[in-house]
Amino acid sequence: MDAAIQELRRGTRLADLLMQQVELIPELERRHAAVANVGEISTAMESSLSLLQSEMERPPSPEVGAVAMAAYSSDGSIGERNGAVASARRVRHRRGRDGAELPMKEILTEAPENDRFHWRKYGEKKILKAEYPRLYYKCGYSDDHKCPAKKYVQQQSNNGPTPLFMVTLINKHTCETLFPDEPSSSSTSASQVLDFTKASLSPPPVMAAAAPGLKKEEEDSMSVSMHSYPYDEYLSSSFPMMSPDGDYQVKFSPGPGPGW
DNA sequence: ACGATTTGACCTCC
DNA sequence: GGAGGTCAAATCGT
Repeated sequence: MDAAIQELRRGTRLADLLMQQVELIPELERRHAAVANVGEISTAMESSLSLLQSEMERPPSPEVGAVAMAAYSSDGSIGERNGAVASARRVRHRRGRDGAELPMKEILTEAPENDRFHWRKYGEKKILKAEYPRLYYKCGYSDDHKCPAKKYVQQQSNNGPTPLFMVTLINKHTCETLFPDEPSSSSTSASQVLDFTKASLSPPPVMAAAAPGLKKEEEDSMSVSMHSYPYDEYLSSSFPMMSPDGDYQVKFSPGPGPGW
């Protein structure tokens, strides 16, 4: 949490700096568009910051309090980041057909969509004791490029204003078919790589209206990472919108990427 | 017409 | 046998 807050503060400072720079753009139209975009970045940073700060002031809840930074390497060791404590819960490793452990990583995030990869949904399953179904995605190039990357997305029950999603990433991408990391000229041209606003990821209407209560995590759930990219080395390689030095870029692709 | 999603059936593991 | 994961035919959206 502390590390995330530090990163957000750094992001806010950088956004201020960027604002000063874009105000020097001579073309009126471009300057207005850029100022508007940077303003939105600042707003997002500040609201995230205040969310996190209010979260830290609250007594830990069973759900959010379990959130910790943890990276699972293939040998089952747990890596820690910035002093965050990885909760020592029972870990059930997923295994392939040959019994070998699969490289995997779990992330708790509010935005499971922005990873610049092309995913294809192949299943959805109601999970025991889970309020929302688990959604199954594989790399959109799993057939073409034999890319083994998969991810499972499960919305967590929560009382907060924004839903949280548990994202489980399995296997690294071998396809390299990323969407290009080019700057978006205006906030209105954005179109998401993967649209998670579809009904399948939103709370069922009745659930959404009923403000779902807190529920204990699944017995065999693993410790998780609160999002705020970057996560760690694993994600630096499988989620390349995050540079290894700690910066991260939110990418809204204005159009189809290479290979489309 | 084609690609993406949905969803019940089937498979595998514990 | 039950739960989670995957398949694949049907359906949907463009």
